[in-house]
Amino acid sequence: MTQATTKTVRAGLNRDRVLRAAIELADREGLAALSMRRLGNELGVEAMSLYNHIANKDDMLDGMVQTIVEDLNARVGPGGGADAQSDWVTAMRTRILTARAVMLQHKWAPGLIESRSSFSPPLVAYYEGVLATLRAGGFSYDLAHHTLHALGSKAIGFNQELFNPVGAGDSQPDVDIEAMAEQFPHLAEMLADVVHEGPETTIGWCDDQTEFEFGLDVLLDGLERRRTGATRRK
Amino acid sequence: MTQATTKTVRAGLNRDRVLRAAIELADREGLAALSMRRLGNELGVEAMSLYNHIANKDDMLDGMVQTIVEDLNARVGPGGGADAQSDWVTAMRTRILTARAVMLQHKWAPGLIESRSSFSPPLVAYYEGVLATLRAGGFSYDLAHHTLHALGSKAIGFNQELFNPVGAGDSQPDVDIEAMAEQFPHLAEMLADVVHEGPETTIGWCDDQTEFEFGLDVLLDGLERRRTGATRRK
DNA sequence: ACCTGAACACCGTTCAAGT
DNA sequence: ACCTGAACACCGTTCAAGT
Repeated sequence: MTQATTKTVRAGLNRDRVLRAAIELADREGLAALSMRRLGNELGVEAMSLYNHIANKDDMLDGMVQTIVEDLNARVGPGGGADAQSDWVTAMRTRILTARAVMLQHKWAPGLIESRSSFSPPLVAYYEGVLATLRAGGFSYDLAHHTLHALGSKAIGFNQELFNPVGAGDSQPDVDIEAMAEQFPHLAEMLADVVHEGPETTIGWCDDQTEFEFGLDVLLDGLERRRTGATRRK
Repeated sequence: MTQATTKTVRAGLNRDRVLRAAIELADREGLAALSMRRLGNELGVEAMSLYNHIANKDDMLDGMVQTIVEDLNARVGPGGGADAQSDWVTAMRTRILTARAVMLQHKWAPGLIESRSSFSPPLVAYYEGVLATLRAGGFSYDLAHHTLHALGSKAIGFNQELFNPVGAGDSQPDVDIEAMAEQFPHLAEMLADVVHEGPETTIGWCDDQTEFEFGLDVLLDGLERRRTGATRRK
């Protein structure tokens, strides 16, 4: 065996390697730090070399999302199995919370998924699984369709929230609760009433696990009621 | 009256004028087209002049959101009035659909609101109104707090959806439904089953009015059931 | 087939200089 | 007090040239 040359250490650059490195860099330093020059540097190569493996930066960002969702699909499977037939709520809940776990590992992914309209095959495959689960649970296509819309980004494990309870340690602990009480009496009273001691496992703002699951369960309950016809709202 | 000089035509540049012009430019050509040089051009001034009225671009983006939400607050009022006391669901529904109408006029706003953590006074004031409405409707602070999380960005009128039904005219009408049926049988069947003829009044993707209201109503129904104790889920 | 270096057309922003 | 012009340190990307 001639074993090639030792310079293979630096070689082997291909699309997948580029995408994995980009994902790792974004995980580590955020999406803003992901420039072509910076990524090239990370891979020991000039920025322009990357263009041999990706079409352009947009293509790279799409590829990053695609890679992550492929990994997610491998974890959740095709959906619509026996578990969904006997209890679609639990099956859906498990699927969505798995997606959420993946998104928590790549906090830049939700923003990226939302900001680009590209609906790649892995993303379609994920939603096919959601739909298969709904159908196994007895949903009509019409109600399943509404459900996909109602779940929105929650179906794939994230929830962009806006309400960021002040004092949650995030660089603004000096909230003037006195002055706030005058202008925003209800918010001030709520903050005094509700103790927020949850861990910092958030996507974006104050979207912690408990709150995510609360919102998800309200939706799932409401959808189940509509499926069984318990809600006859015109 | 000396009436000053006629050069006042171009003068009068101030923070509000800059923000209004930025909003108008973003409405017209999208957020990507909003560069400092471009905006300066629009106002008949060098880009660097803008820095006399705003601290930097981030400050300007914050100001744009702030301006819009101030206008929204003027339209919806403080919340928690007699209407909320007699029927909080309808009061909330009206408030949220008004917010949605504003967001539809400034389609770049949702993305901007989500992407920055700045929680400006007008935004806090809007949520104070949401909370006041919930309290008037008989919510405990604890349930109201969960509700704010559960509503998420829906509370202020938008909903980032991911499911973008192909064939909705949006530059990808050439979907190979044959090939799709093999890989994604449920999605293909649903598309065949559900006719999507809604107007193009969407924020982002396929988030049209009907679907937005469906998801909102599922949530409001579920929340009302929790408020009255109809749902006793541990 | 893959990588490089220089260059282009853009950014946001600083700074010294004008009035 | 407000505006300007040149400059700086970045972008993504093109292109001709190397091996």
